[in-house]
Amino acid sequence: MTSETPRLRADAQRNVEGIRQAALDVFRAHGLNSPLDAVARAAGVSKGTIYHRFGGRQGLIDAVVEELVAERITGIITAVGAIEDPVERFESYLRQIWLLQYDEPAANDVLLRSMPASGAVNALCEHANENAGRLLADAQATGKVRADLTAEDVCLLIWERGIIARACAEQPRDGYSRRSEYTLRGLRSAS
Amino acid sequence: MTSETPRLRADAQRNVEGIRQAALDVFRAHGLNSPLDAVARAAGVSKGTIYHRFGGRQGLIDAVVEELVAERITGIITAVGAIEDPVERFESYLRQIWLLQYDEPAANDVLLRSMPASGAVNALCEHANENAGRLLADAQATGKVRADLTAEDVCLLIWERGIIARACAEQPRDGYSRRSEYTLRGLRSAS
DNA sequence: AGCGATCTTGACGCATGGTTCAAGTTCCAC
DNA sequence: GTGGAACTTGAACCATGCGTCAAGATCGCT
Repeated sequence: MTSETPRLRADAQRNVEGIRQAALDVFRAHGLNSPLDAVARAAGVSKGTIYHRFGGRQGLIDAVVEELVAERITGIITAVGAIEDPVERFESYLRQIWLLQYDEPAANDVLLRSMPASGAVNALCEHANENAGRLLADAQATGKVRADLTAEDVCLLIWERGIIARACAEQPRDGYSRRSEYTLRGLRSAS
Repeated sequence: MTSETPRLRADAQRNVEGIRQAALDVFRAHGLNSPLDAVARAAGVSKGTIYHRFGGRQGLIDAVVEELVAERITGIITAVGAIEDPVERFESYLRQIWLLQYDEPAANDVLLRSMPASGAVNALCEHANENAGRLLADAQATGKVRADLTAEDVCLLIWERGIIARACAEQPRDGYSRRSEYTLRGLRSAS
């Protein structure tokens, strides 16, 4: 496990970096399914180079997903952790995840697992899901959130909102979150 | 306005009928965006014939949408009209429309207006939407349904569920309706 | 039966986007 | 500086699906 890297030539090194940056930009704007042509153009190289260096979309995603998305998700998890009221914490988490899905197509793609799954992507999802499970349990313990809601339901509700967010491109943001709020209300206990 | 039909040759007549039937089958199974090739193959003719006879997807849809979908939607409207309780009536309407969207891709496509809109399709949608508006108003009059819900919200909730239904192909039906139920709950007044 | 009008065919051109690879270019160690 | 390994290119191939049209097949009137 020592020096495993055969060391890239200087120009190749430069290209790898350029492609990574371009991928960050393009994926950020249009999601992880953007044409690789677009990434190549943005990086000033040709498609073939991406295949050489990253082995295709899959490898390229692996190379940027962390920097692209991880922070956004862990940021939400952290921020929400500071909220005292468990119900508020749970609902705030969903609200923020749902908005993230609207605002960042790439994060959405990750949460939807809509591309050939990679280790990095899966790890992120697992992490988010575990967290959601905990938040749910705490919220349910107060009796204010429906007891029949399962952790799987929560995942699928996130999945559903992601699907909608993806189709929402021309739909206004506040309509989207207005309707998210209705769904959220539906998760409360019938009092 | 007398005899407007220049009368088709017998073989053409036969083909028109065959294509209509094939379109009904294929659209029923895979939605209104099925490749026209598939319809042609099912009808035992070539693509070109569809273009000749119907002018393309648009015309073909116009020719079958009524038989394909109208009855399903008006059926729901009628069935639901017999329910006394306005809240029950409203909720039952949404439930049934949402299930229709899951069960029939073609009906879903119509409700989503996801293809080049035609007169027939639009008329159907308008009709459904007007009905939904009335049901909503009645339900709200009881005070049991959120007063801040608008007719437009209802349309968009139908749109959202349609988008989900479309992506749901491999998702189980009862999970879909389970989550529909959550959304429905969210439309009740906070009591 | 024959002829012209009607009808159908299927190959073509378009566009999108993934994936590959022979040929050409650039780097760098010597 | 130069030779050869490392690197890049871009055109070629794939597949999907729409829409068109010249050429050939069929119908049905006379």
